[in-house]
Amino acid sequence: MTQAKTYTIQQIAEQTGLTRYTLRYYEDIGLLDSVTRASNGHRRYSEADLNRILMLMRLRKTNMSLEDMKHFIALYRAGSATATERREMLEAHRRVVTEQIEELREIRRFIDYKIGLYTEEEQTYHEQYEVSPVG
Amino acid sequence: MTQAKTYTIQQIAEQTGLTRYTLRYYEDIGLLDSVTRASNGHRRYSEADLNRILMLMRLRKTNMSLEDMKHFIALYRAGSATATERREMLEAHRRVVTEQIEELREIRRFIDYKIGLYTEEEQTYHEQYEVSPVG
DNA sequence: GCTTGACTTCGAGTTAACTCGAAGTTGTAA
DNA sequence: TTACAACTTCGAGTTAACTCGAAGTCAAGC
Repeated sequence: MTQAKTYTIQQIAEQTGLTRYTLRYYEDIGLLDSVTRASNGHRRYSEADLNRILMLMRLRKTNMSLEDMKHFIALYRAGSATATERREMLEAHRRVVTEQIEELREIRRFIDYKIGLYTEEEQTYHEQYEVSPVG
Repeated sequence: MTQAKTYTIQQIAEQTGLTRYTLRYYEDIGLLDSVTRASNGHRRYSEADLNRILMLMRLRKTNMSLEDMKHFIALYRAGSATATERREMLEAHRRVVTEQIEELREIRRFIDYKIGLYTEEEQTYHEQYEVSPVG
């Protein structure tokens, strides 16, 4: 049986951009299933651990709280979760992400409108009469 | 001279979804120029105040910190800021928003990939051999 | 004139998410 | 065999962003 590749906490930190403090913290609060240890007690992350961390980072970027991430993961891995349930979770989260994209697009449209005020011919007009400095 | 419409803190809270605590907090830390008061000391928000708050909420949704929002607003209203500088600020922030949209899209693509694993014919295969429960 | 409700200020408390350091262990290199 | 770097645990500290409550004011209704 060939040995699967493993990574030290330092290597994972470098690859993910998370600090070693954060990596230990995530494990402490139960976001990672216990990482295996070398004989000296040092953590040895597996490829699966790394993938899990990358997934956590993705969820984080969609503004999911650590608490919700715990639920997500717990449900996801639960024996109880059928393929259908898992797919439904993914689809639900997809909708959340899509909503966020839509919100950001709307904000971008607003920014474009504001930029428009500064690039039109009648720039001086807008500058002079715009009531709110930022509204 | 006709009186401009004003709003109580309660009305602003209702319209924006922020709590009255948050509204006072934002004013305290200098995100709003001092809101005018009625003779009894109660806040009376102007249309411009409301617009400013709506803008703050938009910036917040793009993950800008309150500290950065202060800088943004300070620069934005500073007499020193020319029309050009303001437009550049808006354009810079537009790029930030666009990056975030791109990130979210990438995450959505990943979710789609994961969903794909559950909807393909060989679903069983994937379920059985997928190493990480969430990766 | 008294109650009620919506406000006011100010300081303190809370929550989420890290972030850090002290004290100890271990493996390698000089 | 000694120095050093990279870890370990555990508890405490920090930061951002609220969130709250106590004590007081004020206008309107009964």
